[in-house]
Amino acid sequence: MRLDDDSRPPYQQLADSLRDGIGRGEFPPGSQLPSIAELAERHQVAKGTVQAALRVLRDSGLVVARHGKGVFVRTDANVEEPEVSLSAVVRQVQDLTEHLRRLTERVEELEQASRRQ
Amino acid sequence: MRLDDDSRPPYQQLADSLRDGIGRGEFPPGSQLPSIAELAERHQVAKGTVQAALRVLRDSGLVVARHGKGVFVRTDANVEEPEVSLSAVVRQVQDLTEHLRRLTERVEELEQASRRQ
DNA sequence: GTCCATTTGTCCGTATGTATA
DNA sequence: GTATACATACGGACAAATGGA
Repeated sequence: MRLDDDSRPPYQQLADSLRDGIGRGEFPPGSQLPSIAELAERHQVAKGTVQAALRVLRDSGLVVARHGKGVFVRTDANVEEPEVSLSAVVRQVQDLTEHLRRLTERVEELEQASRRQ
Repeated sequence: MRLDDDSRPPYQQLADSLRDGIGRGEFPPGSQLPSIAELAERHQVAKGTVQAALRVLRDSGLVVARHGKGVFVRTDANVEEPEVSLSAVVRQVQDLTEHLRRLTERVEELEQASRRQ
């Protein structure tokens, strides 16, 4: 797996990676994910980062964590449609719009600097 | 305020305390909460613990955090779901996609110009 | 029942990144 | 440029739940 996109925080990249793994059947419904320590070691991140990634998946109902046992893929997990509310999508679109606006400004600055040379 | 119940983790106790404060009007809608550093100092906990407490309130939609500004109690206007149609969101996504495509072309041009030097 | 290894949960202190003013 | 504030990450520590020896 890659965690060097740099476009997004490591914990989100890890969450995506795990979600993909679940979607591809690498971690079938009901199965146990590698332990947090194991995931941290594998991906070369701190345990807290793994926890943050797992929280994303928990919030979307993809996995459940059982104290003292492990983290398990929910049997009714639905990777395709992670039950998102319209308002949640709206928020994401707003965030994307804002990010894109800032990125555009940065590109404009680069273009001006480029022209001055 | 007390954080020594010991029956529940400090971050949950702090979340309860803040929720009560909001409910009692100590932090009215639209007002800004004390900064994370301030709350940590006040309640003698680490900033991470304050973050965890605030995340609870964010997840329940009670507050919103604005990067570089602060954490604010949501107003009813904030809480109420904006009436957005799915088609409107789809249109926004199409706009974003087109914007992103153009921006990508500009970055590619910048990259080529950069290599020519 | 006790001990112990494993695993998640939480907390701390610090550091760095990024947004805002 | 400086200051403030939130966001994220790291590493270490201990608590709590689980299950097997």
